[in-house]
Amino acid sequence: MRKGAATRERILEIAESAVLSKGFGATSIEELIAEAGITKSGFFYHFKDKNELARGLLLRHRQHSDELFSELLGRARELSDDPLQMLLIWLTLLAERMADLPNGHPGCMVASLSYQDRLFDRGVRDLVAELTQEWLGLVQTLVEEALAQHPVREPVEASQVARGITCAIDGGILLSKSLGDPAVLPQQIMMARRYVKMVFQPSLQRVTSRSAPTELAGAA
Amino acid sequence: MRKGAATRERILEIAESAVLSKGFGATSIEELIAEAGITKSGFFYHFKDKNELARGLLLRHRQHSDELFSELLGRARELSDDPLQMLLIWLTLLAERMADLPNGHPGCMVASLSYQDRLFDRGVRDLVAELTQEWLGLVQTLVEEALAQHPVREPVEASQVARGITCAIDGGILLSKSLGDPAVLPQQIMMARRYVKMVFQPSLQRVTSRSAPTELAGAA
DNA sequence: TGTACATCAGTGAACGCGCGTTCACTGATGTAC
DNA sequence: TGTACATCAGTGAACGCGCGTTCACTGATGTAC
Repeated sequence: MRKGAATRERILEIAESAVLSKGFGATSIEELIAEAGITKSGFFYHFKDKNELARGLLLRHRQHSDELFSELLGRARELSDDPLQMLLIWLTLLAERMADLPNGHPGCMVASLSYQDRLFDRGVRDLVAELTQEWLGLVQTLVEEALAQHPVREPVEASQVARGITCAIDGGILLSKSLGDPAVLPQQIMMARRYVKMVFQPSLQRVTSRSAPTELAGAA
Repeated sequence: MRKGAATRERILEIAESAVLSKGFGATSIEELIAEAGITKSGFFYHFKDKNELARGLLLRHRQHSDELFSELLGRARELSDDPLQMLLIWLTLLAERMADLPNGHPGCMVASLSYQDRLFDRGVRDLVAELTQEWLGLVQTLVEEALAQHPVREPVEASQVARGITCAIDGGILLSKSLGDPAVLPQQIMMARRYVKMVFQPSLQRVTSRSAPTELAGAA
């Protein structure tokens, strides 16, 4: 890595945590360079203006979330080759990873910038929509593969399920933040997992007779 | 209403839409008074500093969301006296209301300020947590009453279900914003409704024989 | 291996503007007697 | 009903500071021949 790239990365890292805790508009270039130990012109060498910083933050977010998605999916693939199990394991691994964050989840850059979109030019707003679509696409693929091989209790669209999972994650981050309780996010991811499980549980377990279901009772 | 109260309310209304689209830090007192048609000192007559504005925005949000909650719950109560049906109807009415907003949902003040909490003093941060708890409490009560009268397919905690519904709403607002598609929010509320329905659907419908379920097939 | 040039990764100083906040003041309305 | 006083709902001017951005410059490293 060139020296400049390292500095740029350091600026982005500092900016990320500042933006997620104060908002983009309240994050000044001045404070970033103070923490990074460079001058203001040094900042403008890397980003031609503040909009460019937002773009950088989003691209960095894309890279990191893609990496996390793939890493966890890789692990899930090792543990099962059934697509439904993969999806369920992926959700569990994600919940565990979120539970392991020392100070709780710092926040989602796309969510933060979504709530401040009047600050940005067209390019950044389009990028926000694009990253959201990309993420939904990744999750949707998992859901579609599960749907292709398993019956469902009533018809669902993969895109809706993918959005539901995403809402659970982003909503969970938000609730964790507003309650000041990092445990909420992993709990909500596990709730989404229960939802997915239910969607794929055709209602045939319980029979009206009282004989069979002893072994099922514990499986709840 | 005293004259001052009307001005104060106007400031809050202008501030609300500015904060939800640009963030609190990027919303200047200068722009608020320009739109409200008063001087800067006029603003400081109503709010001793910017933190006080945040507090005002949160209290206004509490009032409005309480009113919406109660209004829809009142309607739901007219339509059914079964607590589970009330919850389901309430969710449907909420989805319809959200679908009727002309420009989509403008955003949730608690969510917005949660993502900028380093900007505020202790009082505002505590208020954010308090409002969140209050909202969760309202929803949780509905869920508890349904749980008290209906069997569930597997044990759930009312607080978790309430959080799940809340995540669907706040996550739906977020997704609507980032995708620029107002339809996502009502869809996600209806997804939450399906989830609730499933939770309360003990798995006894389908029988192994092929005779009965003709009328159930259409009910999906 | 030496030299010329180009690019990289910044520095330092200056800019004008708008920011949140304070202060002393003021006209209109309300209240007590 | 008149008068004195208090409160309400602001105005106007000034403050110092920090903001994002520009510009001309510079030392270190890389590349061509």
